[in-house]
Amino acid sequence: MSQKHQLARLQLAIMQVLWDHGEATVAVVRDALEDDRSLAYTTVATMLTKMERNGQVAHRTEGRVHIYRPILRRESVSQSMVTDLAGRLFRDDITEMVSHLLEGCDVSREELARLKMLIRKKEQEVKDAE
Amino acid sequence: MSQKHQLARLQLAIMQVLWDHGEATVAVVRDALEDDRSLAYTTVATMLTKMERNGQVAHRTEGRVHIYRPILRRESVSQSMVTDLAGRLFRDDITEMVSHLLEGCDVSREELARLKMLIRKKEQEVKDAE
DNA sequence: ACAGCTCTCCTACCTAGGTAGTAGAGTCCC
DNA sequence: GGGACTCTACTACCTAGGTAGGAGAGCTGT
Repeated sequence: MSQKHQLARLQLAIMQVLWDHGEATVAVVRDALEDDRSLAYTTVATMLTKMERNGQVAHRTEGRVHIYRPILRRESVSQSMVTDLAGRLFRDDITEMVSHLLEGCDVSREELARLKMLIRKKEQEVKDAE
Repeated sequence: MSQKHQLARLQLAIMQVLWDHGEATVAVVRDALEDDRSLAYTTVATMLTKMERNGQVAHRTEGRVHIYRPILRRESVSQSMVTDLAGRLFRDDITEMVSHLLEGCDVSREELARLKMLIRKKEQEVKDAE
């Protein structure tokens, strides 16, 4: 099982930047975060240091600059955060979860079409598996 | 919009008990929690006090016992926690989210059937709305 | 009446996340 | 060479969640 990759808000936001960029300096991360939040340079730096201690990111040094890269994979984090929430909130009742998801955001026809496709694929997989 | 009902782990666990029971004393909550976690009586009591301060629960006093009830509605908490995560993790790409969900837990044929039904219903709603 | 149990109240404490200032080293440009 | 910048390192601080102990009030059974 996965189940240990729970990231806090800022941590996740930072990881998203790193995943998108592959690797990034503090400045780049800070800039990428710069929409809603406006954090001090040192705030981002501190957080990255803490995240390195947590084994979530790592860095190499180029000149006197630290270049950070993600250690956790996007897939496994997404995976474990989603299933964790599903478990805690809906006791793993997936339909419930999806239902709330569809209710919350307003979905387009295309979105629904893609979802249908996804489910069909999954059905095929289940059928094949036995 | 909802978007302010983010509950921490223990808080959510406690809310689940209250939602299930309608209302409950500290002892009842503690017992209901008693599967994995084994918390001290006072731990649960303290948490409930804090949650009352947060406006998540309220209590009435019967004799010398506090009987707590949920203030937040299950629906809105589910709603906002799911959509919040969807936003932060998948930038509101619902298909992505569902995909990870299906990947993480293993789903049954029935589950998939229910999901299909759900989506069909949603499609109808979208169609009707215009 | 008193031991024992159950409750609330108050207090304390630890941890992680989040936020940021200050110091000091290195770089760059004129 | 000196001011302006940019970076890391170190330190500090606040908050919320989580965890629990001790005090003291109120029942309860013998």
